Parts: sequence; structure tokens; C-alpha cells
Amino acid sequence: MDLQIYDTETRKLQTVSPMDGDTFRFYCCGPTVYGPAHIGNFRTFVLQDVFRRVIEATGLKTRHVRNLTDVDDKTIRESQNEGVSLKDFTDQWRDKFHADCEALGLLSPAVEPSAVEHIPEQIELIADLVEKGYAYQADDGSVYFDVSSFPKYGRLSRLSEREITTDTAPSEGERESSDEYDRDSAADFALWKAYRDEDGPNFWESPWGKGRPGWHIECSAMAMKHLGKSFDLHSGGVDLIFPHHENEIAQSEASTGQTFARLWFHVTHLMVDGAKMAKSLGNLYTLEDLAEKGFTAEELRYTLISAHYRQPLNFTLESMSASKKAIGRLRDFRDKLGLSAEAAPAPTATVDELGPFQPVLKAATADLNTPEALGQLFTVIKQLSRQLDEGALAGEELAVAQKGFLAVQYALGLALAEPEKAAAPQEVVDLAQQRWEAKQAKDWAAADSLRDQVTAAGWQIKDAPDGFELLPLS
RNA sequence: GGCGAGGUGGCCAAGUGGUAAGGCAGGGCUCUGCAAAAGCUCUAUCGCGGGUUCGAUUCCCGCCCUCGCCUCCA
Repeated sequence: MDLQIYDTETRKLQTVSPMDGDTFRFYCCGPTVYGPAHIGNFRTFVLQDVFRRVIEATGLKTRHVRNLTDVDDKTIRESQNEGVSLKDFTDQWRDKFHADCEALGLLSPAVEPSAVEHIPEQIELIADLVEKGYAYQADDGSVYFDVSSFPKYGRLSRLSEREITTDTAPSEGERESSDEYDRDSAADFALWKAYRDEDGPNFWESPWGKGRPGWHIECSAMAMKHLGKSFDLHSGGVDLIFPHHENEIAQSEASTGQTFARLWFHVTHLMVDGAKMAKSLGNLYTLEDLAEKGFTAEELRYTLISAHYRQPLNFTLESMSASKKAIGRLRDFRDKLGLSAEAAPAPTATVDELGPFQPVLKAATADLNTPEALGQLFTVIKQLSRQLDEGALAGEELAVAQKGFLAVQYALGLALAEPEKAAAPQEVVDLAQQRWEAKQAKDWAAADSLRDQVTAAGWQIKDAPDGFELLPLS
């Protein structure tokens, strides 16, 4: 089973296979660590994770590189505002990002390079571009990439330089500020930014004086260092298509003369309550915000994969509730299959090992159609559940089903962890215990009365043949 | 204005040239002392108007509406 993915550049489905015949090498644009990542950022990261998991589930080896942007306007500005060093500032948010990723079940990338740790590589790349005539130092001291020197510029986003320079209608204020630039063309972009006073202590020495690298150059330098001059796939949110990825292609290919990334995979933006997510609209959620509303990271993951990645996904709290219930049903089925939360989901190399769950992975390999995969999953579960009820699933057949389920869990990254069991107050436990005893004594009136008291206290009794369980009333 | 994505049941969301997966919510049933939980089950003709076709939600044309990108936002 091969994964097909929609390639932004050719605008066609392409088969994912390693160009070196061995390992699929791909790069994901990581976060700028200047604050907590929000659910929109995570839509991209979760889908990149599913992408990797599905490739691995089909038996391919991967080399996944995802960077950390820890030097740019925002990180420098915010660290200055807080009066801490750039490193301390970005380390803090990097750690937070890692904790969030773990909660979401994201596999760690093979390499997670940081921009500040690759300054020499970036300077080297810029120097090469200057030497080859693709870049120039302007009067302001900054070094710019000369877009006109690279004819293929715009092939990814299908924007021509002409459109960039003439069809954009800046406001009066913007027009004035753009006049301040010393670039030869409005389309040219900075490779090296000359030092400004507001950068404080954050600068590096270079052949063009002190300053710092531009944003785009870091990804080119780090991707090529850790994946080679030419690799299989590059990805990020749709907003990165232009200018970020367009610029990466220009820088990299102008320097090496080779194809930078063979395929481009972009995830569509998330909407919240029908509107673009933005700080100014107050509809920007972090994992903490969701936790406060009683939702887990896994429930967010489920919500994020419940829509196709090239489709706008409208995030709502209602969709989170639906995810919570759906995950609960998957968990019930997992238990019914005789598996537990401890059983480790594992990738699978052969179609046979998927058993009845084959349609699920098949859907996932069709341009990462995660909603279809989830649909198939529930369809299969319904069938197997019936077989289990009839005692018709046992022995070898059951073992195959268990293995298949774990493979699907791996591919979708659903841990199905047992929910945190909130402990009921002692008085509620006591009431429930008394009610259980009354029930055993078949004193229904007393039992019902006690249950009403438990309910009034905000707890729900879930009876089993051998005892009861208390669940918070939601 | 340029480029792009999309409009499917109450909500969310797949899909197909031959009358539409799945999840949530709601109804019914089973189980249960009664409940809860769980399981089973029921509910759509696919934005509007044309065209092509034996037949279109699926292909083509037009229209309406929503959304994204157009220089540092995943």
C-alpha cells in the first residue's frame, strides 16, 4: 500500500516514495518559539505527524526533520520586553512546545535543529549566493536575494514577480514605509538583516557586518544540512507557500542547482466558530484553554483529523464534545477486543497484518483522507463488535483483529489512554456505597433515593455486575 | 484585481456517472429492579440556473455565497 499525497507544486496526487530507495526524507517548518502554540499551529503539526505515521505504517523508513525558529523579529522583541536573554526566552517556549507535542501524541522528529545553532551554515549559504550573483548587499547593510536573477521564482505559488510588485495595493502608510527599503525590487527578500539598535545583544558577526539571518534562510540551511541538497518532501501551513517556501526554493536551488524538495505538502488553515482564528478576535485556543473547558489533547487531535487536511476545518467546542464521545467508543471497543491502554500501538509492514482494518489504512493512504479512515474504522468496529457479542471472533481471528486495531491506532496516533479518573468526594463515595448495599438488599426505594443524592452532588453511578463506578456528571 | 479552496441531513464530515460512509445530537429497541453506561436501529437527493448523458450530487458553462494567500501568520 503506497501513500498518495497532493503535491502543491504540480497540483496532482503523487506517490510517496524515497528518492534514494531507502529512507523517505522530509522537512516540516516548525514553530517560532515566542509563546504557546495554538490549535491552528497544531492542525499542521498533527497532520504532519499522521503523514509520517501512515508512511511508516506502510513499511517505509523515514527521516523527519522539524526546526525551531528561535531568532526572528518576534522572539527578539518579546525577550527584550521581558528582560531575559533570547536563549532563556526561547528555551522556555521550546519546552512548552515539546510538552504539548507529547500530549498530542506527536512522534519526535529525528532531528530538531534550531536556527541560532546554525548561524554559520546560514552565513555560508548567503555567501555562496552573493558569490554566484544571486544576492547583493544594499545600502542599509542587509543582504537581499535578487528575485530577478532566479527565473523559476514563483513556480510553487504561481505568483509572478510582476504581480508581486504591481498588483499589491498597499495602503498609503505601507507605501511610504516600503520606500524606505533599499531593495532593488519589492519582491527581493532579506537573507541577512543588518543590526538595528532594537536588536539589543542579539547579533552575529558576518562578512556583511553584524546582524542576524533572515527568516527564510534558516530552513534552507537546516534542511540541506540534515536532509541533503535534495530531499523528498517539505511541508507546512498553506500560508507558508508564499513567500516562505517560494523563497526557500529560490535560495536553495540558486545555490545548489538541484531540486530542493521533490514534493510539497501544505495543510489548510483552521477556522474557529466560522471565523479566521486571530488574537484580536479572541478565538485563539491553546491546549491550556481547552483543558480548562474539560478537553484533552487527544480529543483535540481527534477533532483535527476529523476533517481532510486540504479542507477548511471549522473548530468549535461542540466538535470537541463529539470527539470526546467518539474516543470513548473507540476505547470501549479496544477493551472489548481484549486490549488495554498498555498495549503498544505498532506500525505494520504488511497488508495482511491489518486484517479487517485494511480499509482504514487504505483510506489514510489516499491523500491522507483521515475522515474517511475514521468512518471506515467505525464501520469495521460495528461489524467486529457484533461478532464479539455472538462469540464468533476468537482464536487466530481475534489475534489478527487485535493486531490490526493496534496498527490503526499507530497510524492515526490515537493512544486511547484511560481518562483521568476524577476522585469523587468521600461523602459521595459513601452514599454510592450505601446505595449499592441497598440495591443488593433489593431495597429499591432506598437505593433510588441514595442515587438521587449522588446525582444531586454532581456524580453519576455506572453499575456493573460486580460493583459500581462514579463518573463526574458532565 | 491575481491565484487558490469550498458550499452534502439539526451540527460536523467523507464519497461516487447509476439515486449518498462515519461521528455527534434526536427518536425507537435490547440490556437493566428502574436508571446510567453499553449495544442495535431510524432520519438527506448533495448552493441556484442551464448543458452533456439512457442516467449527475458527482462532468461542462453561468450565477450567488463563504473562506484562504498576495512579503515574514501553521
